[in-house]
Amino acid sequence: MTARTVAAEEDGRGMQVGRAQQGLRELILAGDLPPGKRVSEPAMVDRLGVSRTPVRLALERLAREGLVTPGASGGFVVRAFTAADLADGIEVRGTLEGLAARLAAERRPTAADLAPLRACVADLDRVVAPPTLSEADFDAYVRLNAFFHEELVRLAGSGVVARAIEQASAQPFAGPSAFVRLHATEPAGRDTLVVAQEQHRLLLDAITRGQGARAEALAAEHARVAQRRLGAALADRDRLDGLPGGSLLRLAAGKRA
Amino acid sequence: MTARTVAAEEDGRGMQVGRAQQGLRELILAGDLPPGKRVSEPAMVDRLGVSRTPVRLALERLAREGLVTPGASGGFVVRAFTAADLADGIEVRGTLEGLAARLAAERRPTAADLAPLRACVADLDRVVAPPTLSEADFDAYVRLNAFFHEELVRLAGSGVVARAIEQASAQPFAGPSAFVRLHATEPAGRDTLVVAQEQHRLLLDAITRGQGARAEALAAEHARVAQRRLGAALADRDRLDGLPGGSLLRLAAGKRA
DNA sequence: GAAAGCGGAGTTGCATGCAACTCCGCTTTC
DNA sequence: GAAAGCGGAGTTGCATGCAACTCCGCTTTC
Repeated sequence: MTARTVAAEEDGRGMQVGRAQQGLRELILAGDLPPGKRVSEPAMVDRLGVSRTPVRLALERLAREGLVTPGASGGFVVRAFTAADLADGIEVRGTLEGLAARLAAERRPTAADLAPLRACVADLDRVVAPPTLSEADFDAYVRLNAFFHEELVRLAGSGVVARAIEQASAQPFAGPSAFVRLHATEPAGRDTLVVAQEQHRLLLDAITRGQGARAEALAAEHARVAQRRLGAALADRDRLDGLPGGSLLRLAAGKRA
Repeated sequence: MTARTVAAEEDGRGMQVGRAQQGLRELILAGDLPPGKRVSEPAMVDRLGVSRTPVRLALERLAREGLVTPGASGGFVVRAFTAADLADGIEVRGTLEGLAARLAAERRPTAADLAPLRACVADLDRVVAPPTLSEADFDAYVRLNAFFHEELVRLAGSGVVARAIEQASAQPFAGPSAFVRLHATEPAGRDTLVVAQEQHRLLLDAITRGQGARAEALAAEHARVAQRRLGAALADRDRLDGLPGGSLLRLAAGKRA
C-alpha cells in the first residue's frame, strides 16, 4: 500500500516501473540488499509484486542513478561507496550549483524573478532565529533548504544544467539536505544551520547584484558544509548506519574525506 | 554487419541492447528520426533487427543520455535542442573538467603520473607545428585531444567525477572534439587548434605545479573554445546540418550562444 | 457544409516463455 | 584426504503474447 501510494507519482504510465524503482531504492538504502550483492530479478519479482520486465527497467534506471552497477557476468550488483565517492559526489553537486549560481547572477534577474528566493531566505531566517531548535524546526529547515536549491536552479534558466544537478544530487548523500537530519540531535546542530543560512543570504545577495564569480564561489563553498558534515558522520559510524544508505558505505578504502 | 561490428564493444551480454542503442543513436544523429518525432518501437524492430525488449532498454538508456525524452502519453520522443541547450551542455562539461583539473592539481601527481599527459601534449605540439595541416593532421589532433581529456579525468582520480563528465559529454556537441572537424576545411582552422593546444600546455603546467585554481580556470576556459566554435557553426546552418546531430538543433528559441 | 463522434489501426506497458549461461555444491577419482 | 570435474538449480537476455489505450481519419448527423 505504501509502495502504491509512492508509485502514484507517475499515475498510469510507468506505474509498475515506478513501483519497482522506488521499492528497489528503499531495499538498497535500507541495507536490505547489501553492497556487492547481486540483485536477483526473480527475488525482486517476489518482493515487489511486479514482473521481471519492470524490475529490469528499474534496475537500468538505478544503474544510471548510481545505486547499482552492471555485474561482471550479467545482471546488476548493489554498488558500494567509499568515503571518497561520497565526498566527490558532494563536490560535483557543489561545482554544478556554483555554475547555476553564476548563470543566475549573470542573467541579472529582476526583483520579480528573485521574489521566491528572497521569501525563502526570509523564512529560513525565521526558522533558525530561536536560540534552540525543535525537531519541527529542523524539518522546516530541510523543506525550505530544498526549495532554496530548487529556486537557485530555476533562476539559472537552463534545463541542461538542471538535469546535470538532478543527476548529481541523486547519488546517496550528495543531495543538499542529506546530512541536515544527522545534526538535529546534536547540541551544535543549530550553529551548522546558522552558518549555512548565512551562506544562503550571501548567495542571494551575490545573485541580486549580478556578481557571478562570487555567487559561484559561495555556492561551491556552501556545498562544502555537507563535506564537513560527512566527515563528522564518518567519525561516528553508528550514527551513519542509522541513515538510509549508510550501509552502502565501505570504509575500507579512500579516507579522503 | 556494420552494426554487428559496433555492437561487439559489448561482446556476449547486452549484445542486442548495444546494437539497438547504437543503431538508434545513428538514426537520430543522422536526422533519420526528426526531433519531436515519436520513436515507434515496432518500426525500430524492423529497422534494427532486434525485438522490442532491447529496443525499449536502449530507449531508456538514450533517455538518460538526453537524445530522447519520455513522451506525454507513453513512449519516447526524439529530443530537440536549442542553441542555448548546446551552449549549456558545453558549459557543464567545461565546469566539470575544471573540477577534474583542480583535483588533479591538488593531488600533486608524480612525474610518472603525468608522463602520459606530457607525452600527449608533446605529440599535439608536433601535430599543430606545420604551417598548414592536412586532413590526417586534424584526425590525429582529434585522437590526441580525446586522449588528453581522458588523461585529465584519470588524473583527477575520481570515478564519481569521471561518471559525471562522461554523462555531460554524451550530449550532442558537448564532447571535447565535437567541433574540431567543422574547422578542418577552414583557412583559420589551424589557428583554432594552436590556441587550444596552448591551453593544453598551460593546463599541464598548472597541474604539474599543483596550481588547482589556475588549472580549474584554464579547463573551463578551454571548453569555451567549443562555445566559440558553436557560435560560428550556428552562423552557418548548412555546415552544421552536415554534422551528425545537426538536425536536432531547433534554432527558433534561445539564441543565447 | 461543418462539427461531432465513432471505429480501427497502431502503440505502449507489462507478463511470461525459452534457450544459453553461470555458479555452487557434491560426487568421484586418484 | 584433497583436488578435479560434473550436474543441476538458478539466473540472465531476448522474444513474444496480450490487454488497455491513443490517435487519426472517416462517416454520420444536424
